[in-house]
Amino acid sequence: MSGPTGRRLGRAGIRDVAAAAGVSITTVSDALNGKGRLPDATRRHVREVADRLGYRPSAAARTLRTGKSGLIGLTVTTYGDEPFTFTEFAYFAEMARAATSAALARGYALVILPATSRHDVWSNVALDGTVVIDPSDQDPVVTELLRQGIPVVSDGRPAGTLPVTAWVDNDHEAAVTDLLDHLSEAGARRIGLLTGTTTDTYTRLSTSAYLDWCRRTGQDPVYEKYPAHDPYAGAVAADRLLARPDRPDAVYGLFDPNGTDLLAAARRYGLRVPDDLLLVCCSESAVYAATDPPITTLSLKPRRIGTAVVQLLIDAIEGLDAGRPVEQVIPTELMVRTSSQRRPPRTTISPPRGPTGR
Amino acid sequence: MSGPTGRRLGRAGIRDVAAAAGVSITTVSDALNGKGRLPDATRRHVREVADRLGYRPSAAARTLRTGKSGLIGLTVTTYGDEPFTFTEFAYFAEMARAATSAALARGYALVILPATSRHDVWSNVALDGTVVIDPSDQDPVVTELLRQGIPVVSDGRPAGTLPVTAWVDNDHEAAVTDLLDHLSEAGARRIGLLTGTTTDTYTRLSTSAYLDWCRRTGQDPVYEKYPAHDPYAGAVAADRLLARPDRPDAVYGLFDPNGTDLLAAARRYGLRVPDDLLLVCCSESAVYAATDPPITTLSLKPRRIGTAVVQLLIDAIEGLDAGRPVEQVIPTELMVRTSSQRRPPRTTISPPRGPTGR
DNA sequence: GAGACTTGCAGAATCGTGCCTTCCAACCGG
DNA sequence: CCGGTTGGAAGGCACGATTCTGCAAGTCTC
Repeated sequence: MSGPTGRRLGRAGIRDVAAAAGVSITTVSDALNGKGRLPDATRRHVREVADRLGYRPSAAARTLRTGKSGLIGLTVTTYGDEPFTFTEFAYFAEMARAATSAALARGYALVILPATSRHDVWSNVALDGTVVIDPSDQDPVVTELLRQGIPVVSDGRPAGTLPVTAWVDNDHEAAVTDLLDHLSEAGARRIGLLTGTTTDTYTRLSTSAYLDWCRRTGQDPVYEKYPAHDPYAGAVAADRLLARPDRPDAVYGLFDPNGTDLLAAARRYGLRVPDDLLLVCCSESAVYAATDPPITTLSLKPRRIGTAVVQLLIDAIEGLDAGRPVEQVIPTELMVRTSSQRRPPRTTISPPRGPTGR
Repeated sequence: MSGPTGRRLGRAGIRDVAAAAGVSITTVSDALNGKGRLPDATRRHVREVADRLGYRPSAAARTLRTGKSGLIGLTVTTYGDEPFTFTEFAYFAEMARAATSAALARGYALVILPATSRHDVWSNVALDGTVVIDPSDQDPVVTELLRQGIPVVSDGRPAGTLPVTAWVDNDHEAAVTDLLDHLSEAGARRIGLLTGTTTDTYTRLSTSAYLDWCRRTGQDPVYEKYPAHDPYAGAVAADRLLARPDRPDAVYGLFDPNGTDLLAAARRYGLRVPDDLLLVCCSESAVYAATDPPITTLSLKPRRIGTAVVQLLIDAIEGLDAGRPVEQVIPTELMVRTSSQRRPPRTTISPPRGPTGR
């Protein structure tokens, strides 16, 4: 006998629900999706039966039919075999967290994908759109996605003429300039820079902003480069910078671990912070509020970036982006702490404050 | 004229490839998937035509047909609206990184999903399996997934009788016991604990191991609890612990930021580390190698856990897990640094009066 | 009370692949 | 000459949902 569909072993399908509810497949679909014109009684009945059978619609079938998967790719830059770099941990974690939240709030889920052009995985997942972190010039993955008509929003302004759908970034030049002005006002005469050897936009723009500032203010640049993905190289570079004959009296470190590395190096050379050396680094880590002394940090606001990137992307996916600007600049925040204030207000020992600091 | 398929606007389908190559759909499918019996000449020809048209098979259609999506869910615990907790940043980031790598290496991609039972997103994505971080007892999401026949592997041994497919965890009792022994050998007389208010397995097992150790060694437990997701509460709790009349001469902090918080608190009270206070915390962060003094940390080896979890899950998905053990214990590593090594011949100053001998 | 309109629902096409079945031609030994 | 085997490729169904079209019955209007 060929029963309605008796061979189903595992999950219940829409046919089973229709049969159990005594209605047609169309009615079930409409009732569950709130689409057709059905009396509430039928809707409730169908929903109840579906619940009773534990029915879950097949995501694959729905995606095939509607062309929308509800999935957003999150591309992470890769060093060697490992996805996303060591030095961007806190930044990436916060950015990804915000992006995940924002996506989920709008009914999308995030898929982590490698920046490599290994087609295997990319073509195995149906994406409605993709977030690309710091795409390289002429990025083959981005080009291919755009060719397929898939929106791409990048974190970090795209290098070259990469025609991304939209991008979000900080104003790195302004951030670095403000920061150097801040150090200068605090009494710095010679500001050094700890920078990276990579050619990504962040490193490039920050470094050139530093060089511009030096040229404008007539200071000789004093900087050390190192491969940012190597934590040991960072400590060595910090040491090198403070060992120079033209030792700077203030240092800005572009990467997260630079703060502790510089602090340790300063200690080795007997330099007191902030009396002998002013310190600022770019970091999202909360540890710099509790170091001795607390270190001034530049925050790139990864939460806001992650949120903005996803909003822009979903707007583009859903066609809501008409007339909206395709570029968005997120302000940075300089969290001034003791390490960059030459005249410390001689802080009285205060107990830790509560969340509201009331 | 009704051409083969002239209405296709966007991407090329398998039909277009078949038409362009002058073969049937079956042949294209077989050629690209290496399935049928075809001469190499035909294979190459079809592949070349497919490349020329920029053909990418529809992931949705393939998933619908084969029942395999190549997607693995990564469930993150949620506090409030934000996915994954503040305090587990470095742990989660490293674990997710390793899991992503391991999955990609075997041709799978990772989807980040919330632990909430909001069915919307969960049912919108076709998963071959799921990794659950620290599932709660009777977790409805896990139960539902297992009911649907989807393998679930958990990071952290499941509470209660949750019938997960497999799990990976550290031996938290052994880790804490070893760590306390280490502190005791370094001269600690009264070891305090900074723990959390949450009921997850990690917190629970670690705390009970501490209490057991205290009972076994005859020490009075000295501990402070705080909501682990609140960074300010952590600083306050650290302060509270060192302000107690029965102040400990060694502290173990269960969460990542405890190290810097305790160090800052010790400084406020004029306690030198390690001379007056021995310090250990559980962290994956590299900053503890550069603090003053460097702090001994317990590493849970999140990279190994992430890798193991994914391997187990994919083995289960692909049916390779017959006879394999369904539980795997990853060893921890105590990275001994200055903060837990008492200077050798220094006479220790006896701590403030407390109930001695009992 | 007859057309016009609305309500409630069913039939069936369709999305793009994978794969099972069928079919043809060529080849081969006896 | 003929049945059997094998290489090569096409036909067509199924995966499980969405949705367009359409039909019957009820309601309204004048």
